[in-house]
Amino acid sequence: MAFTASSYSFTVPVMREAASAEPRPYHHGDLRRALIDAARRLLEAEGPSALSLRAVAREAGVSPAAPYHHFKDKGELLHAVAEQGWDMLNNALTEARAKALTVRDKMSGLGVAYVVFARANPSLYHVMYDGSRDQEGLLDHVLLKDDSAYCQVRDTLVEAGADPTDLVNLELATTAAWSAAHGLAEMASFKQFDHLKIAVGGEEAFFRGVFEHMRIFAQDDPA
Amino acid sequence: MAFTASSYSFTVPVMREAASAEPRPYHHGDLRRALIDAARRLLEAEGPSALSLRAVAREAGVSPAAPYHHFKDKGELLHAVAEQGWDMLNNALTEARAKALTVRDKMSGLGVAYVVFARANPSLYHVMYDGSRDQEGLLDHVLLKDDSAYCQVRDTLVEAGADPTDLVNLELATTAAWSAAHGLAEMASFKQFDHLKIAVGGEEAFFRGVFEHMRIFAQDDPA
DNA sequence: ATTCTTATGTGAACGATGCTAAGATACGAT
DNA sequence: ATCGTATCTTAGCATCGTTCACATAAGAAT
Repeated sequence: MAFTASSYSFTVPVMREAASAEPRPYHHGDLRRALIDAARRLLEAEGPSALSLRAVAREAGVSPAAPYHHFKDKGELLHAVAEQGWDMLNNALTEARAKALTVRDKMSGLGVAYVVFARANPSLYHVMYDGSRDQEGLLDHVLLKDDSAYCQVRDTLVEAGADPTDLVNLELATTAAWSAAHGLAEMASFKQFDHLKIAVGGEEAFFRGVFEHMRIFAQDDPA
Repeated sequence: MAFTASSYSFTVPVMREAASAEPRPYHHGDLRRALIDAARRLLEAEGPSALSLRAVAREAGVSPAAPYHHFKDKGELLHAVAEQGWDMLNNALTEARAKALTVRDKMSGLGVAYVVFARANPSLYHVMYDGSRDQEGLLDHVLLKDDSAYCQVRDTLVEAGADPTDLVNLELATTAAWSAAHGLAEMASFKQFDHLKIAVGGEEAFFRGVFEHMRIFAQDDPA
């Protein structure tokens, strides 16, 4: 059963660990949350390869076996981290949709926001799509939520003129947009694109330029 | 300096390992090749997570330290495996291009071939894009070869009507197509798409349906 | 042919990892 | 105040990547 990611502690004694000298009480108070935070910190600082369960426990100032009282697995910890990542991504996409000026901007704005998020949080993004985990459950959850990345892309497509009654085509188009964004997000860091980025005037312009070659992202004609 | 991947042994005593009972001579003859083969075998049988250097050595019937006389690293072994994967992919794309009937088919045929390859060799594909390695060198090599995936996509775009003099747009379009194919390749295994695949009549139809929503893949009007 | 050099194998070992089991500690309900 | 239970620790296992010292064979030089 385990906790849901939204069962955040309400009013627990907040204690930022990160190697504080003050002696921690035997019982932590909110180790689960502290472990996720420590993992995020490590991920940002050292990258995904440094994200060992023992290192996370160390960072949280706790013994190597302690995490197992809060997560069945290392995978379950990563799962929780990934869930936070998806929440952040969903928020970023929501913001981007709100900011779109013209109808034509909506889709490409969404796409750019997606890739920008991935580039800003590369390690987190990596964990979100990490295939070594189960993923089934996570993606189910991610796809079903109302503000999920998938749903936002789909809804934006409709706003941009796609036929909402043609469900099959709508899902195909959503998948197309998602695929393109994910693919670009994974390849955007290749240094082979550096000269292109410069040629078009920056990274975001590069993303936009790529998306312009796809009908879904430059939807003048709803089809 | 190490060997280049193309320095394949010419006429070395061929011995397929795979746990043959016959006593191997102290010196193997072509361990490098045997290790890569063993890795491929393990990858196919057990998946990427089972691909430990020790397991590969075990599969090749050799001590855990032996590989280090042929590869600096575990990463260098994976690199060699990935290189084979890229060669296979490039060949698959070459075939697909040859098989295209109409000009319109060329790009979507290439895209479908790409994703079909990834789906047919999921573990290998995973190693090819594995971000835990250096990648820089590999991708450089992959992008520069004449029949590389990237070049084939670019050339096919030109065949399909893209303007070969507008280099920036050509590279952007190539990146777009590659992103879309890679993105779809990574997500094609999500079981959330199962119903869609059925609805459109199979997996390849699903891929084609997705690509149809991108201008580059359905290039009637060269732009 | 014998010797020397070098390439290629083995075995043992180190530190790190994921994970489990058994015991210590403290919280909370009774 | 006591007891059950949740939480944390210590110790330990198997595996992993990697290195080191040493063994063995293949080839070149004598």
